[in-house]
Amino acid sequence: MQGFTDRKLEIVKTASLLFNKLGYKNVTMRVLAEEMGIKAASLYNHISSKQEILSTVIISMAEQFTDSMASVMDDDLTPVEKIKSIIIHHIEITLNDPHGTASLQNDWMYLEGDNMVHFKRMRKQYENNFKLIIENGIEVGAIKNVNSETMLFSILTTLRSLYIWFPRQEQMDKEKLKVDMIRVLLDGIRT
Amino acid sequence: MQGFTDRKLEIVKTASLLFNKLGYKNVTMRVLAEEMGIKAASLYNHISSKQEILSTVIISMAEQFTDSMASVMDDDLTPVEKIKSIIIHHIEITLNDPHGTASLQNDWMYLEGDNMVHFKRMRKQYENNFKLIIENGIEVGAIKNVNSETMLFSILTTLRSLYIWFPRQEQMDKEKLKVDMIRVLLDGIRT
DNA sequence: TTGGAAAACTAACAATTGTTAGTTAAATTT
DNA sequence: AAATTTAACTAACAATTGTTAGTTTTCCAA
Repeated sequence: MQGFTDRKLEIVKTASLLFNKLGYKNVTMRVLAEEMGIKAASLYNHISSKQEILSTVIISMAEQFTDSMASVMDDDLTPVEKIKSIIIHHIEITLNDPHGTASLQNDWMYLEGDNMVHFKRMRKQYENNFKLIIENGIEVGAIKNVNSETMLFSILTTLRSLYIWFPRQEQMDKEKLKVDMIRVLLDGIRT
Repeated sequence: MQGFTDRKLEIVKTASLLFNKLGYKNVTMRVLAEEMGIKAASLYNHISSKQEILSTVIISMAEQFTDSMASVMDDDLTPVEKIKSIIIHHIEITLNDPHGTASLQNDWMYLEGDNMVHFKRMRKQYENNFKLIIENGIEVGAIKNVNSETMLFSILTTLRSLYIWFPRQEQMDKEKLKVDMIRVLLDGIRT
C-alpha cells in the first residue's frame, strides 16, 4: 500500500517537471512513461487518467496557498506584517516545489469539471482575502491610498511568477531573497 | 490582394482570442473554423499551417515590445524616466491587443524551430536592455542598491501579467492606470 | 454575359492521442 | 514452497488531430 502511493507520487512529480519543460499538452502518456522508464499502459496501474495527474498537481499546490492564506488571516498581525508573511509563504512554497508552482500557473486551464470549479473558487478566495488585507492597510494609513486592485495584482503577479526566475538566482540565498523581495514590493525600487 | 490579407488578419485575431479562452492546444482547426463560420479546410486558403497562425501572433507581439524597447534605449532620458516609459509602453501595447499579449505570455512554448529561436533571442535582449537601465539607475543613485535581477523581474512580471487583470479594470481610465502603476512599481505600496 | 480568380465546400489521409483488455513477470505474504 | 497481489508488458481500440486533394460556389472585372 505504501508502494502504490510512492509510485503515484513519483509519477506526479515527474509529470509536473515535464509539464514545466514541454507544456501540458506536449506531455503525452507515452512521453511521461518513457521518462519513468516504463510503458504508457503501465501508468494506469497507479493513476486513473491524465486528468487525475494534472488535478493532483494543481489542486495540491492550490491548497498549499489556500492553507497559508488561512494561517495569515488568523495571525494577529498588522496589515503590512501580513503582507510580509504572504510574501515569505510564497517564496517558501515556490522554492519547495518549483515545478508544481509552475504547473499551477501554466496548466490550470486544462482542468476539467469539478476540478476546475474547485480551483477557481480557491483562487478567487485567495485574491479576496489578499485584497481585504490591503484595504485594511489603507484604512489604517499603512498602505498608499491607490486603487487596491492595482496594488493587489502588482504584488500577486510578481509572487506568482517567482518560479520563472528562481532558477537564475541559485547563487542567492533564501533569506536575502525574502528581504529583498519584501523591500522591493513594499517600498519600490526608487531610492 | 487586400481581401486575402484582411481575412488572414481576421483568422489570426480570432485565433488569439480563442487561445486566450481555451488554451492553444484546445483550439483545433475545427474549433477555430467554427468560430469563423467556415469549415476547417477553408482556413488553408488563407494560412499555411496552425504553426503559422501561432507564430504570426507571437512574433508580431514580441516585435512590438522589441521596437518599444529600442526607442526607449535611444531616447535621452534618465534611468527612472526610461523605466516610466517602459511601463507606459507595456500598458499601451497590452490595452491595444490584450489577447495577443496573453498569447505571447501563455503560448510561446508551442513555437517550433526558427520561430522559437527568434522569439527567445528577442526576449533575452529585451531583458538585458531592461537590466542595463536598472543597473545604470543604481550607479547614479536613482535606484535602490538591491539585486538588480530581483527588481527587474518584480517589475517585468507585473507588466507581463497586465493582460490578466485589465478586464477587471474597465471602469478605470488609462491615464490613471499609468500613474498608479508607475507609483506602485517605483515607490511600492507602503506609505 | 462570361471568364477567371478567390474562397468556400466534401471527403479522406496518416499520425497521434488517451485508454482498455488480456497477459506475463516480480515481489510479497501465507 | 505456494499463493496472491502488484506492477510491468503487448496489442489494439476509437476518437481526434492537422492537413491535402479535388470540387463547387461566390463574386468581381472585362
